[in-house]
Amino acid sequence: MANWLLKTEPDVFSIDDLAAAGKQGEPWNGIRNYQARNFLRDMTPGDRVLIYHSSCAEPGIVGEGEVISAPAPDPDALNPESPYYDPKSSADNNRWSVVQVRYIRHWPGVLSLKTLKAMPELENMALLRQARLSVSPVTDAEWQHLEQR
DNA sequence: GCCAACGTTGGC
DNA sequence: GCCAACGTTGGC
Repeated sequence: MANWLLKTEPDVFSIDDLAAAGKQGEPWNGIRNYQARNFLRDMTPGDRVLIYHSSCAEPGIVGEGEVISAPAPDPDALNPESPYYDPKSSADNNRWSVVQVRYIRHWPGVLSLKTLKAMPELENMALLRQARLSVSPVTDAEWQHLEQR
């Protein structure tokens, strides 16, 4: 079992939207970065995910969800109508993947990026090490530090 | 809205 | 295969 962090822009899709989706969850689609996709492909049903709000007033961790499907080809990559359409993908060779994610809970308040940066235990956290990575791994130790915060 | 960081593309 | 140009992410 592994832990991950998923960035989302709350103006586009927030943790409240994920909560509203209920038990059946929501496809985490539109990942168009190879490194992020490779992490997606390592996901297993039951993995825990932190939900992180980016490009907003207070960027940070807002809650928690769960992976509820195995990785699958992302159908949006094949749909010319989709903003996530990728002309270089085909049914035979879809470059992109998607998993289904469901809401678990909000965390109390926003655990802000500023706070995360101030925690020495998180010095090596992938989120902080690498800007612009929308799917990243979280170690058990990191998760614990965050949860106890 | 600016711009740093960094990924991708394409000419050579 | 190199690397300049370009595009995108995301904090501020």
